[in-house]
Amino acid sequence: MSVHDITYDVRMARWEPDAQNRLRDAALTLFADGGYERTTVAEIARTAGVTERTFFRHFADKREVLFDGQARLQDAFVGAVTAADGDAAPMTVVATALDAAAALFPPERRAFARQRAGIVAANPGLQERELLKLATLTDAMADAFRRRGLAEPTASLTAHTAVVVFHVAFAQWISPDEQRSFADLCRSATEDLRTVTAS
Amino acid sequence: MSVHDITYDVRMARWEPDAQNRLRDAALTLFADGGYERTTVAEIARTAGVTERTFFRHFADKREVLFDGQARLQDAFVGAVTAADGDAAPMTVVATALDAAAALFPPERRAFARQRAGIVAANPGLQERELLKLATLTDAMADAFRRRGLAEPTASLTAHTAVVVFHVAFAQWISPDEQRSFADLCRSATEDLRTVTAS
DNA sequence: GTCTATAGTGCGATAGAC
DNA sequence: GTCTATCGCACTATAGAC
Repeated sequence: MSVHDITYDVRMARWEPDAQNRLRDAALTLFADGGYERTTVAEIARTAGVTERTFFRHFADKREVLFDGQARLQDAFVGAVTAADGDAAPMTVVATALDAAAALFPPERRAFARQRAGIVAANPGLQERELLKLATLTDAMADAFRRRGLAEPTASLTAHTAVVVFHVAFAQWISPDEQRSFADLCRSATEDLRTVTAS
Repeated sequence: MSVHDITYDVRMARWEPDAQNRLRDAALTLFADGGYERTTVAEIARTAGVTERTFFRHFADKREVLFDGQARLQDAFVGAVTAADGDAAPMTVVATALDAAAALFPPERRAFARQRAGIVAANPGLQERELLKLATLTDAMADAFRRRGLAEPTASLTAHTAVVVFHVAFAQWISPDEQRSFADLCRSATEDLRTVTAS
C-alpha cells in the first residue's frame, strides 16, 4: 500500500500528510528506474507533490533518503548489548546483538535489500554514506561496551568485531543464490572469525 | 611513479611546476586555518597560482586533496600479503602486513597526522571519504588473501581483521599523550582482539 | 577555459493546529 | 498568542559538460 491510499480528513489538512514517506517512496522508485545520479531532487520532490526545499527539511541531503533504517538497526544492536547479562563474555554479548540485528532481516526483506544494495553499489557517494552509518553504529556499540566496563581498546575492538561480522554476513545474505538465513550466516561468520584470529 | 617525481626543466615550463604539490600544501594550510567548509576550491587554486579547473584536473573532488597517501598504504599492505610465505597462517600474514604499514608512520609523522585527523574529524564528509579509503583497502586485502587460496568469507574476515587493528591502533597513536610507537600499538591491539574473540 | 546544472543554505511569509 | 510544516525565492559552491 502506498501513502496515497491513506484516508485522511481533507477539510483540516493544508497539505497532503506524510510528506516524508511520499518522498522516500518517490526516491526509491525513481532511483531504481533511472539511476541515483540521473534522478534530481527536484524530480523526487515533484513526484511527491512538494517543493525541493521541503525535501531538504526532511533529509539532510540527497543520500540520506536511502538511509533511515539506520536508527532501528542501531537500537537493536545497542539495546541488546545494554540488556545483556552483566558478566557475560564479550563474544557472548556480540552473538546476542547479532541475533537481535538479524531479526530485522527476515527472508521476505531479502529481495528489497538486494535492490537497494544494487543502487548503493552503483554509486561511490552512497557507499561512503553506508560506511559512515556503519562507523556510527560501531561507535555507539563501543560506547555500550564501555558502559559495561570494558576498557579501551578492547571496547572498540569488540564493537568492530560485531560490525565486521554483520557486514560480511550481510554481503553474503544479499549475494546471488544465497539461501541461508541472516542469523545462520552471522553465526557461521563468527565461527570463521574465531578460527582466523586463533591461528 | 607519481607526477611529483618528474624532474622538470624550469626553463621549458610555461607554468610553475608541481601544481599538485602546491595545491595540496595550499589546501592543508587553508583548511587548518579557516576550516574545511569555509575554504573554497577557488581560494585553494588562487593560493596555488592556478585556476579552479586545474584543481579538478589533479583531484577528482575537493575532499580528495587530503587523501593521496592512500596508494602507498595500500601497496604496503597488499605487498606484504603477496610477498608472505605461502603456508604462513592468516594471522601471521596480518602481523607482517601491519608491520609494513607501521613503517609508514614513524614518530616524526605523528604531529602531522594529528593535525590532519583534526581536520577530518571536524567534517562528516571527510570522515566518509576516509572510511571509503579504508573499505577500498579492505577489498584489496581480501583480494590478496583470495589469491593466497583463502575462501570466502574467510578472506574478507581476515582482511577486515587487519584493517580494524590498523584503524584502532591508528586512533590510539594520534590520541593526546600517547607515546607508544604505531607498531607496538598494532601488536598490542592484535593481542587484545585475539583475547576478545577467543572468549 | 567557459558555461551551466544541481546540491544545498538562509530567511521571510503563510496558514492551519492548539 | 505559539508552534509547526510548508512555500518561495535568492544565493553560493561544486562538479561536470562543452
